[in-house]
Amino acid sequence: MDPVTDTRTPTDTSTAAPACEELGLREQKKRQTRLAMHRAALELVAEHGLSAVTAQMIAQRAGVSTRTFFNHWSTKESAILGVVGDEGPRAVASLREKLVVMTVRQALHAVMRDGIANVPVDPELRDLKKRVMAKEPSLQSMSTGNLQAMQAELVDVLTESLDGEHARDHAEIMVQVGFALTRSAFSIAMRRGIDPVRAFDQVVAVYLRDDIDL
Amino acid sequence: MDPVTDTRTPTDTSTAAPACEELGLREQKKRQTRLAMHRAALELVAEHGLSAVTAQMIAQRAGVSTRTFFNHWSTKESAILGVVGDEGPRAVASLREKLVVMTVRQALHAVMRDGIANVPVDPELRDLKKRVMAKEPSLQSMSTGNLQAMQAELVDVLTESLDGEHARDHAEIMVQVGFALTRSAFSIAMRRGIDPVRAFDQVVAVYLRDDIDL
DNA sequence: GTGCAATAGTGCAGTGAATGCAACAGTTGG
DNA sequence: CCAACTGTTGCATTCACTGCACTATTGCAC
Repeated sequence: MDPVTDTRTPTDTSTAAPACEELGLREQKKRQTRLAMHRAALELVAEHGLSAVTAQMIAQRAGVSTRTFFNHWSTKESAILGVVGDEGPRAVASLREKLVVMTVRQALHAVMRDGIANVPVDPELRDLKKRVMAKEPSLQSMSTGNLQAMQAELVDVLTESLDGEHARDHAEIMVQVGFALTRSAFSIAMRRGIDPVRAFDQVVAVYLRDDIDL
Repeated sequence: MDPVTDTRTPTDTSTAAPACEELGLREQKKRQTRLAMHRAALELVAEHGLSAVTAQMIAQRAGVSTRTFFNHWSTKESAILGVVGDEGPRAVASLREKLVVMTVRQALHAVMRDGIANVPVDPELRDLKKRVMAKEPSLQSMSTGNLQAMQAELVDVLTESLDGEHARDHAEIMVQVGFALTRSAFSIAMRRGIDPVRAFDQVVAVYLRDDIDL
C-alpha cells in the first residue's frame, strides 16, 4: 500500500492514465492521492454504510490529512462518487461546437452520449461503486444533482439555436428528456453490469421505437 | 400522529365537519410555528442569499429556538422549500390504485399530474418562493432530489404491470421521462408565473406534438 | 376544577462537515 | 543552487444537525 516502496515496474501506470503522455511527477502524485481517497471512500462506505463513514476516516485510510481531503473534494459525497467537477463546462463547450455542424437534436444526442461515455469508471472500482450506489439511494440523488447544475447552461445554449416564441420551453423539455434517458441508461447499465454507452443506445432505441410517453 | 383519529369528540359530533378544519389548539399552534419558520426562511434567503442564512437566523425570526427548528425540518433547505415529506408514499399508493382501472401510461400521467397539482404553495408565499427558487439553483436540485427518492418505488410498481423481458427497463424509462416532463413543467411555471398544472398540460402537449427526442 | 398522559418547546453538550489562513515541503525550471 | 509554484498540513472557526434531559402546554378523564 505504500506508494514510495512500491516495487512495481514503471510501465504499470495503466490504472491512472490510459494511453496518456508523460505527465509531470506532480500531476502524477495528485491523481494518485485522488484515486486513493476515492477508493478509500468507496471501501469504507461499502463496509460501514454512508452515515457511519466520516471524512476523517476516509482521509486516514487514504493516508492524507483531513484538510487535504477537502482540498480535493468539495463534499464527502463527491469523493465517494469520484466527481471531478468539470463535466459541466466541458459539456457546454462540446454542445456549442456540435451545434455548428449538426441539428439541435443530433447535437444534444451526441453530447449526452459523450457524457455517458466519459464517466470515469476505474474498472477495478466498478463493481464496488455499483454495490455502493445500489445500497445508498441518497448518493444517486447527489449524482443527478450534479447534472442539474449544468442543465441550466445547456438550456441557455440550446435556446439560442431554437426559434419561436417558446424556444426556451422547448430547450428545457429537450434537455430534461435527454437527461432522463441518460439517467435511465446509467441505471440500467449499473443494474445489468453492461457498458453504459451500449445501454444508452438501447435506451434511445427503445424510447424511439416504443414511443414512450405520457 | 393523525390528529383526526386521535382527537375523539364523543359528545360533539357536529363539529366533525370534513371540509373545514376544527383542529385542536395544539395542532393549530404547530402549523402556525411551521408556517412562521417557512416564511422566515424564504424571507431571509430572499434578503441575504442561501449561503448567508443560518438556521439560527431563521429560528430567531420565527420566534423559536434552534432546537425546535430542527424538530420540524430535517434540513435547513427543507424549511425553505416547505417540504412535508409524505409525497412519496402517497404517490405510490395512488399509482397502485390507478393501475387497476387505467393503462400504464394513463396511470403514470395521472400520478404526475396529481403530484404537480398537490405541491403545497401558500398563495401568500408563492411569488416569494418563486423568486427564491429562481435565485438559488441549488434549491431546485434539492427539490428534485426529493422526487428521486420515490422514483425507485414507482419503477417497482410499474414493473409489475408491464410484460416482457425488459419490463423493468421500460418502467425505468417511462418514470424518468415522466419526471423530466414534470420538472420541465415546474420550471416553466416558476419562470412564467403560471399555474403548474397548466404548464404540465402544455408541456405534455408540446412533447407529444413535436416528438421531442434524441 | 383537578390530576394525568401526551407532546411541543427548550437548553446544553457534542459530533462532524466544511472553510480560511499561515506555514511547510516537494517539484519544476532556470 | 536558487526561486517560483503548488500540494500538503495543522489550527481555529463556523455551522448543520443530533441526543438527552427538562419544562410548559394541551387534551382528556374523572
